[in-house]
Amino acid sequence: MRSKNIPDGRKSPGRKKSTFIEEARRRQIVRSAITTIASAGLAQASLARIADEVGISKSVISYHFDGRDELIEEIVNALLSESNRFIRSRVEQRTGARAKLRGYVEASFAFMAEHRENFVTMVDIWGSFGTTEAKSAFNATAYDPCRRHLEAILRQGQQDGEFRDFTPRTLAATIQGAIDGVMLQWVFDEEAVDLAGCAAELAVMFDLTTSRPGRDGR
Amino acid sequence: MRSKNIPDGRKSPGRKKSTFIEEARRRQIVRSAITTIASAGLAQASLARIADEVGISKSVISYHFDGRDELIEEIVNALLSESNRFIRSRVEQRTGARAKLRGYVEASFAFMAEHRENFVTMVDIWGSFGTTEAKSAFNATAYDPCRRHLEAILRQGQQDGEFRDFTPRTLAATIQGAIDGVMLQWVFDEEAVDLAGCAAELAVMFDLTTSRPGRDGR
Amino acid sequence: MRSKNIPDGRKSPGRKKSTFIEEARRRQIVRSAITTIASAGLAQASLARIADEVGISKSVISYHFDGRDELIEEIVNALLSESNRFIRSRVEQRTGARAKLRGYVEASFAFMAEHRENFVTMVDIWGSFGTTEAKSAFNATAYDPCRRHLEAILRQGQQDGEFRDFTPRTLAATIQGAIDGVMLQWVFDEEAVDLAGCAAELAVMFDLTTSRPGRDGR
Amino acid sequence: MRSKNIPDGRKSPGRKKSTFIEEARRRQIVRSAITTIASAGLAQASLARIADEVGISKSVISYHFDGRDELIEEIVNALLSESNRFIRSRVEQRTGARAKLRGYVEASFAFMAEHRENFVTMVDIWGSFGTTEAKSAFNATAYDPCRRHLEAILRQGQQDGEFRDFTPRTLAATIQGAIDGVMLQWVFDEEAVDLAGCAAELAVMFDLTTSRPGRDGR
DNA sequence: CATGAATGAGTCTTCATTCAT
DNA sequence: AATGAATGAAGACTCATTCAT
Repeated sequence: MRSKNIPDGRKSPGRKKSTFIEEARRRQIVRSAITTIASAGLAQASLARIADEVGISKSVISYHFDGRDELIEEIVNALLSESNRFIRSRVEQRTGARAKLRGYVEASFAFMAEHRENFVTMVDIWGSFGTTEAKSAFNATAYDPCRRHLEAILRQGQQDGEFRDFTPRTLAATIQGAIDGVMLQWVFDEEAVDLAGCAAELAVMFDLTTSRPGRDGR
Repeated sequence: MRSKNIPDGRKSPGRKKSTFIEEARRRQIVRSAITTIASAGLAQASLARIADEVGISKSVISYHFDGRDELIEEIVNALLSESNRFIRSRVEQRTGARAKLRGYVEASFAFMAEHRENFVTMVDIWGSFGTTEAKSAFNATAYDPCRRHLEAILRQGQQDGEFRDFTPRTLAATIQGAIDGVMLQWVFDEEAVDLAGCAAELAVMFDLTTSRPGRDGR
Repeated sequence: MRSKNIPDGRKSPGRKKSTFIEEARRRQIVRSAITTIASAGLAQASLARIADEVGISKSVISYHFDGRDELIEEIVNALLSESNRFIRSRVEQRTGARAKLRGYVEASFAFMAEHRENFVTMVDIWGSFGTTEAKSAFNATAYDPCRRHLEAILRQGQQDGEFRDFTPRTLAATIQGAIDGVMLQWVFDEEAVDLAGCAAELAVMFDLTTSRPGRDGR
Repeated sequence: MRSKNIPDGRKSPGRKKSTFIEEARRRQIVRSAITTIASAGLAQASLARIADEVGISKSVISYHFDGRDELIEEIVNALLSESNRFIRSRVEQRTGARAKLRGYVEASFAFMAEHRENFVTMVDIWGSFGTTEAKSAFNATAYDPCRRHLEAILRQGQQDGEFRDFTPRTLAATIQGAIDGVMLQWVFDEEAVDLAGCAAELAVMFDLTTSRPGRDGR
């Protein structure tokens, strides 16, 4: 009857067999849910509504995901990994810390422009982590990898003598913050923010702020 | 949750009698709700829970507010105006665009540090604007005033010859974005972000990027 | 979102204010639920069905009870206390252990005959305690008081020299078991069991088995 | 849960082909289900959970049984026949009504002690018969055979002059009730009931109550 | 002004069952 | 003979809101 026992320790890692069709469905649902959340808001994105958009029955979602929470977790993963993969691949193509940094910024904005939906959804999910624990867990999963990546670039720039002296960790947070902050405004109103213009301003800013003083050559 | 988000202009022009006690109750509820949302998350902040924290009955909220949505609207207003008022007063004390810009940044971070709860709540509410209309309405209310303020400072700096040439509107968005982006990370995890350090980095960045090239004098 | 947190330690003891009307409603719901369970079975007694029988909305039950489980708990309490109160009052009217024991048996069967519904419901709820812990908790609440009562009577009989030597605790369990076992069959099929006849047989049995051997005087 | 409890006589007369492997699977499932129900409770024993324990897919159960109800019916049959077969075989080894009666009691308790799981499950299923019809059908299947058996023993004892005068049918119900009632308490809490002690008390009781008055020889 | 009580819409979830493979 | 996938019905529960007092 009631009783939410059921010990059952199995979690996300290899939650079952992971058939091909299983994974396909999961991806389909995740993708569709992102669209639903982007257009209606997380709060309105009930399982019923999401299922409706996919054109399946509500219970199919429950069948493939352990619950609404796992679905959202999966959405976050998809969103982050998609974006990270893109950025990393772009950065790797550049040589030298300065070029890599510029690549990072450019890739970030390029990806944004092409995947608005992703970010609208992301911002909505951002707020939904109620407890302090959930928030900091999300921070560890979502933000830290980005900051680490940036930090590495910055550190390399210092070692190569390209960059001035600063705390890599702090500047990384600052740079990532600047990118996200612009993105945020753009999520709220696409028209009100000149995305490309902001990107350009940021590129300049980061270039200037990493340059060694005195030496004019950036 | 609900959110039929009726933009609905009714607000300041006295929605009713606006007795003194009436206003006091409203403020009390708003303040308490901010705390509740900050600690439990918007989704968990049901009227029941908020009422509980205030120590009143659920219906009191319904009595004083037109509904949950209006309460949240009021919270947003309170949050924004409190912050804006503080920042504006600090900026006004400075003379010269460069000093004002620096004042803006410093005030922003000073206010953050003293009112963490406000920002945790703000970030949570951010995501809750489901429709595009609600989002852009929020943008117009929340972001535009800040950007306009910054824009004015930047424009003044250009007129005074202190700042280089740039599009004030775009740089304003960029600066505000950078501030908010850092704030966001700090909301997710207080420990993981060196707020003061980031603030300092931003101050440098904005200083450099507004400076006229060639002339080293900032 | 989800998150079944809500610390909230308040339990049954004085779960709120316990207004008069509150208590009345609770009793009304409990009574009605007993009828529903008796006629349809616990598994079929959904909140909807129970609410229907009371003629109220489903949510009224949720309003007055912390959940279906608490309702059932309350039903069990009501069932047990009603029966215990009746039996105790009857037993107290008798003098001497032998008379009291007979009184206990007679009262048990008298109450059964007049409250069939109660016992049909009870038997249904009996099985619903899934875990071993739940079962033994129920045992401690439901059975132990009865056994203790019987035990006291038996012990008194031994002290007074009326009863032979035996282990009071064990005989108490045996006697209570015999009563319940007959009740059980009667619950399954009213027609198939001669309740009064069984009661009489049990009375004789208990009388004989408590008598001191040799001495024919019972 | 479900339980449209269709009395439906289809059963032994080969519901299908009744291959050997077919029957083996059925027995395997029944046995496993008993364990599951005993440990988790009938309500928690969903087909999924039972299938899990067997290590097969849910649909296998649906394939071999006409539905959950038939599975449970089969469990009841298995439980009853196992117990009855054991008791009958023990009783048959004794000669004389008095010895047979004692054998019946002893066998009942011996079987209990060795098959606790069976009885835990049985008690759980007991309550699940919602309607009056289902209850009385169960009574006819489960209890009547036992009572008839006891009744025959008692009647023989009277014919042989071993037993006093009483209504065999009624005393049979009483005796069976006493056994089951003790069992019930023991199901609720193994520790709280001295099974052997109760068995001994019952043996004495039945012996005394069947004895012819006046003549002390039992 | 305030509140306890009630409500109905809506949410997630569970489950037995069916079906194509 | 078995199964993974899908489904729809039903369940408990939550919540903002209304209303009489």
